[in-house]
Amino acid sequence: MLEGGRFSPNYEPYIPKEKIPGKIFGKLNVYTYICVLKLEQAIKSNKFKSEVHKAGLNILYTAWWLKTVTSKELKEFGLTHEQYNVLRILKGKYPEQMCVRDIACRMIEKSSNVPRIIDRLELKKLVKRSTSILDKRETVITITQSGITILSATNGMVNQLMDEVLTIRENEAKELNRLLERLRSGEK
Amino acid sequence: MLEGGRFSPNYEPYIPKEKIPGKIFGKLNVYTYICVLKLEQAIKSNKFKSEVHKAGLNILYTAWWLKTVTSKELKEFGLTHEQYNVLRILKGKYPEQMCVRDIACRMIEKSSNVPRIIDRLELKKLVKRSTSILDKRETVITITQSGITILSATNGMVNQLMDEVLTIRENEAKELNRLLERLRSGEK
DNA sequence: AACAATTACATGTATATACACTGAAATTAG
DNA sequence: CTAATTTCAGTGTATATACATGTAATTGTT
Repeated sequence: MLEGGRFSPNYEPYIPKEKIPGKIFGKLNVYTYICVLKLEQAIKSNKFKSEVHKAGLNILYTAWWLKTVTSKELKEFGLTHEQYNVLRILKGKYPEQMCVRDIACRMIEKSSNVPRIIDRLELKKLVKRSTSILDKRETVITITQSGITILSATNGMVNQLMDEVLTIRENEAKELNRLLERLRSGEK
Repeated sequence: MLEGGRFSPNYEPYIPKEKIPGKIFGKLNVYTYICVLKLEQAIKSNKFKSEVHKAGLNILYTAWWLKTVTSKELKEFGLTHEQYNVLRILKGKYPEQMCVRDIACRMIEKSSNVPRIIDRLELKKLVKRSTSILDKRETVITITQSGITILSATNGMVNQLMDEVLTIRENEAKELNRLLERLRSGEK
């Protein structure tokens, strides 16, 4: 038995750490490592209708990979991806307060249920919620001092992780950004 | 009041359909349309640490956008994104059966709880589950005729939607795929 | 001023995700 | 062979997602 856990959860085949091909960036759990793979290897398929369809799947897979790598590290700080996102948005406007809708508009995943994410942040005393005086329908939220402290530690970790994990040069990244926006542009 | 619903759910600002800038590809609900925006507009931020960090966010946003556009259409067929993914994987091996682990390994989002997705597909009689004779730990799954019927209709829709929504040329898509794999490659 | 339309946020439900843990079966090591 | 190890599928819990609906406040219209 290895370091105090179990094998093969989430139905990943068990591969001893030292035998994993490619670079290991984090771990899903004690035994399943997130490693770098080509799309074909990652989803065990090489039948794509076209390069365009493959790109769609590649984007979905890369996003999943990126989220998994980072959320593993965020857990060390007791935060989920979405809670981190909300804190980051609040910090961006600090010391201003923000209403729920303003936060929602700035989130990467728009349909996140911001009120419930705020519930959990409030429980941990990382944010404070109160009703707006100007418009009583609005709930205004501020990040607390303790929220700022946790966020800055987390930010440092996330930035460092991104630099380590996203192995691409600035000019390549620029081209990637151009292509992603081209893909969403609606212009053939 | 417009076509029989409510305004501004999910905290998106209400924009009348005709005033939405750019191309509309689907709707989140009756009043919130998914439209094409630059990342800066989409998350209302233009402070990125670098093009590399921006690329990370751009990938996450594009994946969310793509999932939202397609899952809206999948709903017409009574399927979720993950249920569709599992059916597609089963069809790929049909008439062979597959065990749960094999399906999980081929999924784009690896940590999806395949047994529970199969539970729901089984309830809808789109798949059949039985214990393997060769290895009694394994559950083997087959897609039913009714599953195949639904899947082929769904596949047609999804392929058409991808061609419409992913506005990028084959050679650009090829470059995009190269950059995404470069980004995950672990090699600076 | 009265009333309808709109907006803000919250809540409820079904499904999905992340991950720890369980029991049974199969495999491997001694 | 027996015992330990490993694997497979499933379950449980907390959180998140997608979306419909509810309540109260505000704005617009007449």
